[in-house]
Formats: sequence, structure tokens, C-alpha cells
Amino acid sequence: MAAIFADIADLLEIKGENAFKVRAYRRAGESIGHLAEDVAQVMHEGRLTDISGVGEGIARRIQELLMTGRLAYLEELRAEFPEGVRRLLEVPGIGPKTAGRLSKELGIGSFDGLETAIADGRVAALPRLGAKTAERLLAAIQATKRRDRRAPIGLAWPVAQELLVMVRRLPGVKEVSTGGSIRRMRETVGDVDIIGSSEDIDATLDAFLRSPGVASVIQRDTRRACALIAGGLEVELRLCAPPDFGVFLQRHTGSKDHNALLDDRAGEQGLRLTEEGVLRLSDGMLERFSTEEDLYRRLGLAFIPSELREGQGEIEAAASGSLSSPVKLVDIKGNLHTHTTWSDGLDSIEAMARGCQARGYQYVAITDHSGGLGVAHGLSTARVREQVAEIREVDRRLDGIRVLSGIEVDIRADGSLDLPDDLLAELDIVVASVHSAMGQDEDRMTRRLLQAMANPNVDIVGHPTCRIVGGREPIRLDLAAVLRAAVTTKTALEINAAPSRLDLKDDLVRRAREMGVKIAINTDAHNLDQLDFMHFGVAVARRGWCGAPDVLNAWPLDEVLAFARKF
DNA sequence: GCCGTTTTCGGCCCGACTGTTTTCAGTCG
Repeated sequence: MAAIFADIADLLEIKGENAFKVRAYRRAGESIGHLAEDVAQVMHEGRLTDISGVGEGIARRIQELLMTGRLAYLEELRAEFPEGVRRLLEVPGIGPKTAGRLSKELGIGSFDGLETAIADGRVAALPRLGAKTAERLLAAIQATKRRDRRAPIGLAWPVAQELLVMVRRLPGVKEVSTGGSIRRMRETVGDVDIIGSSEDIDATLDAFLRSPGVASVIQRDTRRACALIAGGLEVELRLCAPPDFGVFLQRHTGSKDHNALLDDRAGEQGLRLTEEGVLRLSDGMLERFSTEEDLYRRLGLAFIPSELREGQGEIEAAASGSLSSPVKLVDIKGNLHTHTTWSDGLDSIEAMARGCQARGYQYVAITDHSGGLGVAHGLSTARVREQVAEIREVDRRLDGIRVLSGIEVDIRADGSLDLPDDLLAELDIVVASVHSAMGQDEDRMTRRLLQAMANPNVDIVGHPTCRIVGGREPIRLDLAAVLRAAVTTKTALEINAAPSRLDLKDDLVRRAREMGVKIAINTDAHNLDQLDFMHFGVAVARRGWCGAPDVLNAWPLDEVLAFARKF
């Protein structure tokens, strides 16, 4: 439904409709996409217009969609343009106006059609579109065609950390931070934004563009440099004067929605936010802020952590003082999903346990695969018992960390588990996960998960939706039913911190949390290095508004074990 | 099309850049 409203917004924009009407549809779509509950439920309870950005008109559209599965309005809009116009918007340099003219005047609705029209000169002949623009568009189409999709955070984040170190050493630099979507820890990023302050902006930008990591320069402005770095990631460095860093960083962290709402709030207070500072409309004075904390305070708000800045109620919460502190990496006391050489991991039980100890954890559960997963050398009943003996032995030998016995037991296609109940009952922690028959329909898949959760030995559902970021769609689930069952059966749902999974994803985490579901943030590490994935999972939990009390492995060990016993 | 302890009508973020113009429309972030 969110995609449908985004579709409508694009088409209205191409059509040249009132820009605010366009924005209304777009905002409504985003609200629905982030909704923490089922839209149908909201409709049945007559609360559609409670959704921010949804009024009478859009509520009617939602209703039509839910009742009939279709939307006449969208179909009419689509009929006005060649199919595929929206794709033209993906080409940098083509906005709604150009897309509208290309489709209306030349009947273009595809990249290929546009390429042909550029080649035979029809594009350059349009008023206000010269030969130079046509040439630029041709290059842009070709780039778009072979463009890699957004970079996964797992790839971009380490690069950003290296860039921060590099930029910090450049001449003139005072402060440096990531900005944009990478600072908000979205699961994918379009580019890596680095935001800094410098006493000599020109010199810093020059030095940046000359540094060895920079492969080619895309653009250089007075306060901004954009470059491709080795590996193909695009990096944008933006700089301001040191006294303005707070406002500058805030502006360039976004999100767009968050900033727009913050602008509204500033407007209500007779202020206007700019890149340089806060403009008092009463006397035209500019207030400058070197820290974000001071800026938010000036607007009467508690500080809003960057991961929460998506325009999804965080400003209201910060205003009313109800924004609770999100969980931090240092709150994490253990890791409840790890693999070793006993199944498909690369390091021993002892090595993984020591690795967790080195990361400051108080406990770790060793959870290798069960037998059904042939490819992963899953453990049979006999091998589980052998492994438990070794786990107990390592636990005795190591001081300062508790090593728990566990398993990642496979949930079979029929919902039964891959190991007998009496064996599972002997283990400290049981993670149950789906690894096969992922194409099942919603009904069957939901029953499969509910059956697994109903088993009192199951403590955590691993990677609950089985999605792969940029790779595999999530399994089909009645999520509301799964969340309800998680509460009643005292089963935690996992945030799998592996950056390729990040499953549950942020908006589902928020929904789960609101229903009182406990979350376990686990690395699912298959080697020592992957133990460092934890912070990605913590970021997802923060984006899902989880505090430490919501996170099972932020609890002391005795409470975790009590939860697992389901008292 | 949405929204409201300044408003139920009149607002809704904005500055920089680019190419095509000769003062500005369109795109981008």
C-alpha cells in the first residue's frame, strides 16, 4: 500500500499536479509503510485518519484498496502515461517535469525509448532541453542501467569508519562525523556522507581530493566535495565553520522527513533552521550552535539519537519527554546465537567464548545447526550430547564468562522441530529457525512458526522473516499472529545482526516492541570476526525504538535463564 | 490533500547548481 501511494505521488508529480498534493500522498505512503500495526485493523477500528498524513480523502483510497484490492484513481492515472514513465525518474537529471514532457510530447516510457529519442535529436529539439542536456542524459541512462543498487550498510559502514580517521587527519579539520543515511544506520545507503568542521575549508577539501583513497572526483564546490573511492562507493564530504557544526551536522543527517517536521516546529516558535544556524524571525538574528544537543534543546526537545530521525513520531516524543533512551552497544551482556566448527562455523567453542569475553560479554550461547540442515553439518542427537560435554568443559575452564549450551534447531516444513523435546529440554538456550521451504503460503508458514513457538523448549526464533537484504524477499507471514504468539509463549524474536540479514528489520522491531515482544540481538557469528556484527543489530533495535529492557541479551544471565524457563 | 493553543482557509523547507536563457526553470540533496 505504501508503494501504491508512492506510485500515485510520482504520477501526480509527472502530471504536474499541485506539489503539496503530491507531498500529501507521499507522506501518507511513508506513514503507512512505517505503520506499527495492520492497516486493515486500523480501518476496522475507524482510526485511519489518526495516521499522520492521512485525512478524509486518502482514508477513502485506503478503504477502497482494502475492500476491493484495486484503486480506480491509480488506474486512471496510469492510463494517462506510457507504462514505465516512473522509471525515467531514476535517471539523475530527469525530474518530474522532464519525465512529464518526455512522455507527453514524445511518448517515451523507457530507457531504450529515451536513448533512441536522444540519438535522433528529438530530445534536444524540445524547448529548454539543448544538445548538452541530451548528451548528459544519455550518459546518465547508461550509468543508471549498470548502476549497482544502494550499498548495504555492512559494506559502507567499515569504509565510513576508515574515512572518518582519514578526514580527521586533514589540515584544518576540527570535528568529523558520518551524516545522512549511514549515520541513521539505514540498512542500505546511497552514498557515504561525511560531515565536518574546518578552520580552512578550501585546504581541507583540496587535501581530501588528493588523498590516496580517492579514485575520481565527481564534484567540488565551495563547501563540498564528492568523489568515488576505490570499490565504487560514492563519498560526499561537507564542511562548515566550527561554530556551526551542530546545526550543519543536524541538517545533513536528515532524514528529509525529520528535518521537514523539525522545520515546522521551528516555524511555530518563530524560528527558521538554515545550514548556518537558527534564524530568529522577530529580529533577524542568527543563533549558532556547535552541538546538536544545544540545537534540539533550543527547540524545546530532548536530544534525538540519529537512528530515530525518520519523522515517525520521534519529535512529538522528544517534546513530551516520553522519548526513552534506546539500547546501546555497551548494554549488551551476551550473545545468544553463535556457530562453531561443530557445524558450519570456522572457530572452536573455546575461541568463540574467548572472543565474546574479549568483547565484554558475561555470557554466550553456542548454538550450532541441528541435523536436518545437511549442508551445514548439522548435529544429530548423539553429537549434541558430545558437544554439550565440551561446552560444559570450556565453561568450567574459562573465568569471567558463562558458556551456555544451545542449538539452532531447524523448524521443519510441517512446523515440527528437528531434534527431540527431551534433548532440547537439556539445553540452556534453544534458537529455532526456518531454513527450508520458504515459499510456503502465509497460512501454512504462520502455522509452522506458531507451532514451533508453542514448544516450551524454544526460547528464540532466529532470523524470523528469513529475508536477505537486497537478495531474498521475506517469507510470507501473518506477523500480527506471530507477535501475539511471541508474547503468550514467552518466545523472544531475534534481530539477526549479520548485515546481510538484519532480520527482524527496523519497522517490524518497532511493531514487536509495541506489543511487548522481547528481542534478542544476536550475531549468528560463524567466525570470530563476525562477533563484531553486534553493533549492526543494536542499530536496528534503536531504529525500532527498543530500550535495554526490551532486549533479552541486555539482561543479567539469571534473568535470561529465567525467561528461558518460562516461569 | 492535509492540518490547526497564532489559522477550518491558507499555508505547506530551501539553498545551490546547471543549462539555457537574458531572468529562470528544473533538479538535487
